[in-house]
Amino acid sequence: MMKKPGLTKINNIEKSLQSAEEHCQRNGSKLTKKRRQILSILLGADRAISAYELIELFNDQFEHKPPAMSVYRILDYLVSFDLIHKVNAANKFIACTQIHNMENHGATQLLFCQQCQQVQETPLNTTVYEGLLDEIKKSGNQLCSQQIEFTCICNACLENSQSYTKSISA
Amino acid sequence: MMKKPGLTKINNIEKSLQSAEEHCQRNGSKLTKKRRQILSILLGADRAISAYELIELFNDQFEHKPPAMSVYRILDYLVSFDLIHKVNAANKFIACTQIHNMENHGATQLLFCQQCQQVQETPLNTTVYEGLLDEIKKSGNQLCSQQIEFTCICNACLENSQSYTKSISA
DNA sequence: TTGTTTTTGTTATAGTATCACAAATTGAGT
DNA sequence: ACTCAATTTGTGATACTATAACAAAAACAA
Repeated sequence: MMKKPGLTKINNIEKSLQSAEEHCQRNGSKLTKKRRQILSILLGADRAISAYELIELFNDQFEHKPPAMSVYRILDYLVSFDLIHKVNAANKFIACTQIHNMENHGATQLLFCQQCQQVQETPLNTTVYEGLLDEIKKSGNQLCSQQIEFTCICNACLENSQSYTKSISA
Repeated sequence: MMKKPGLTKINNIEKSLQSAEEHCQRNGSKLTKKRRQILSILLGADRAISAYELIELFNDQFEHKPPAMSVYRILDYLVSFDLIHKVNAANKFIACTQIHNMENHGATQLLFCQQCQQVQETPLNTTVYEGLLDEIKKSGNQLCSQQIEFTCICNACLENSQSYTKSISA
């Protein structure tokens, strides 16, 4: 029999936080309470979240509004440890999906749906990635980020907009 | 004998504006005076420029400060016609380098140096691009933008920072 | 305990972007 | 040229994103 989805999710978040904690320790740093709280909100979100949305969600969950400055600092911290990613196309943030496996966290692609704001993070195909790296090197540059961002529209939104288009053209 | 570089540059900008104008016409639109002025500033810049920097540069060149709203509208317009690109990692804008050849303007890579803000726009290797498209499609998404942005550090900056590192570690 | 480092808070402010509505300009048809 | 409609630009207010500078608190080691 299946567990309740809600509880499963909470358990998964707990596990992720555990992994994150270990990742920080391995790198001579630590996941403080605040950092952990921020990360847990992002882990629970099903789409990209802005810093100020995060403040509101923090207030909902922990009954206290952290100052923007602190939130941005913590976001910077989490980004620098690759525990979260910034979606530049939207100035929003998502939790890393590879959080259980940070040691061999290779390059990933962030497929950002500009309509529903959902982000799909999947490992980047090795061949493609090497081809990219090669091209970038040839152009006299060195890649800094392990996350390549793509502005997309997801199939779900695509279908919705198509049916919408149909309905208005009818 | 070489022409003065400055004049050559101005001539190139004029040609680019001409091409842009034709591109707009072909697409049933037009490059108004304001749009042309904004585009010419971006064509003359050697790095990515923010909307508000653009206002200042506009004032320098045309002795009048356009309102932010107008600038953003015009930037949106130029982006939608692919005449300029937005560098999401920096919230800045650059003129398209393929402006003379918009009809077969394929996918390009924007190599953004996070240190000096310069952006190198080069055509994306076809094989790599198709590989990418394939992966994106497999993940159930459709790519929206023809510009793939990479946060990099250019060789020039890399050397500078290395010599700097050497000097402080000495 | 004391001093040091790291983290978080506070206040103010800088920088990026858009809304809603008004005015001006352009262009087609008469 | 005149009128209407569509497009473009202007205006003022305001929302959203992000950081600077300095203070307080917490963590930690000597």
